[in-house]
Amino acid sequence: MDTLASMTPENPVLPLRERKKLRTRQALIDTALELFGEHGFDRVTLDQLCESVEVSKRTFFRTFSSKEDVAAAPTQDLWTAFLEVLEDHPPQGRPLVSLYEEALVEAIGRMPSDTWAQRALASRRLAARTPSMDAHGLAFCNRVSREAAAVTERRFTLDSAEKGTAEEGIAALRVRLALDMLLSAFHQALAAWVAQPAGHTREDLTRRLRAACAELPGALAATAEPRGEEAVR
Amino acid sequence: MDTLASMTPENPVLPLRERKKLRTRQALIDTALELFGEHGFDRVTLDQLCESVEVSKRTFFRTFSSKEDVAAAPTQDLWTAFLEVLEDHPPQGRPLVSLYEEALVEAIGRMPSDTWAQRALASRRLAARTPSMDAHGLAFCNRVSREAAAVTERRFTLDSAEKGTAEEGIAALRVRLALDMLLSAFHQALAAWVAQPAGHTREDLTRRLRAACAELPGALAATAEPRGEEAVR
DNA sequence: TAGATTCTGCCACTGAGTGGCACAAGCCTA
DNA sequence: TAGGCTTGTGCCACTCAGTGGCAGAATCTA
Repeated sequence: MDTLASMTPENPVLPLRERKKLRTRQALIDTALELFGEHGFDRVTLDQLCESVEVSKRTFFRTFSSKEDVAAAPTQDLWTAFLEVLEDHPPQGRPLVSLYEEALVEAIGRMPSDTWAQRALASRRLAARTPSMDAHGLAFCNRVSREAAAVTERRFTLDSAEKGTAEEGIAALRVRLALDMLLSAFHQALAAWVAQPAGHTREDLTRRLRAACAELPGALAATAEPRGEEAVR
Repeated sequence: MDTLASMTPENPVLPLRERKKLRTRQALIDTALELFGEHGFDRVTLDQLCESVEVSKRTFFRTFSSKEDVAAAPTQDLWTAFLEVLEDHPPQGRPLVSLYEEALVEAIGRMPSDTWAQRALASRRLAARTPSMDAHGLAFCNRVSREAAAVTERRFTLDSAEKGTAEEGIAALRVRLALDMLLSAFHQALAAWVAQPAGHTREDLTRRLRAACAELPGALAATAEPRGEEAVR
């Protein structure tokens, strides 16, 4: 075994240098979320953050690509896990969207149990009131969508429901649409999860994700009537 | 009438001051797309751009909120028109997604005929190879989605396909999901449109949008089979 | 044409992000 | 365990996006 405290799930014994790197990385994330959460994202300078962690700004940028990046780490870890799961999943021939849904649920399950939910919550609360963080997160998700589409193409063949119609570009298009549906459902689920007053557990997030995905067919089929007070022109 | 040349569709005679503003705005957009297109987005400084247009940097930031903003203007104009259409549309009780689709088609039709397509093409080509522009565009779309949801809630009531199940939060959720489906379809259509070698007209974009929207049900229903070469573990 | 309003240019400043170089800490082989 | 080798770090100077303030010029109003 190791020295009790300093053990991350996936490194029984990792080269000391690597462990140090991971430790400063984690310290940066935690301190960033704390400082940003208290004073606001753009009222805390990188110099202040770096000073708190006793790290040079140069080192910061070797670990994270931007100021937004450090605060978005929890969500990005989740999506990285999602991609991993998608590679390794022994998947059934079920609807594509459900496949993605299960992969994401599995990825949520892989996050470090208690700490992750708290960090994710702090991160998303911050993103909700910081436009640049929001933009950064969306761009990241978009990249994930592209990569997941590539994985899908490599690991699966598409059987569309009505057979024979699945031509070349159509299949690729459907994959991207299906992925974006999952992303959309997840974002709505996440927003609702963040907004709730208490009980921010992974299980609860999973539950909300499932609920949002279940509404996808309803959303596609829903019809709208104009409100009555409107006069016909 | 007016002096022939200087007439924008929506201002028969607008106060001189306003016209000047619009003219510098347009000059900034055109020059930006030209310079960025030739040398790359981040190899052109704002100072260079401002000097080309003979405008101070201070003035630039009174017209646009960021460097990305000026280059994304064509797409943003489209979405602004989309929101306007959504307000004024005399809509049928058709599926919500179709309603949005028609509104967007109408919005595309409202763009200045020839010039817009060229500008939009240049803008998107640029966005495809400039991460920060991509992020900016996604964030903007997300804001549009929120606003469109608000408009929907104000102007329509939702009749979900299976009656009785449309409760409070569910309706709002479905609206957002439906909107994101449209956004996703549009993004895929736009990407394909930009990628094609020639013939970048509004009509062609509309056609691609319709095709992408038509695939939404197929994307939701599509099933995937794992590729054969994979051994069962 | 005078006076109020609004837009613009200039200037100085903050803060994010980058490149280069010297140094130190972890790593590997004998 | 001492040597060199590799790799991460700190410091410094620099570019560039974006902001605030103020003086002056252009537009609008009467």
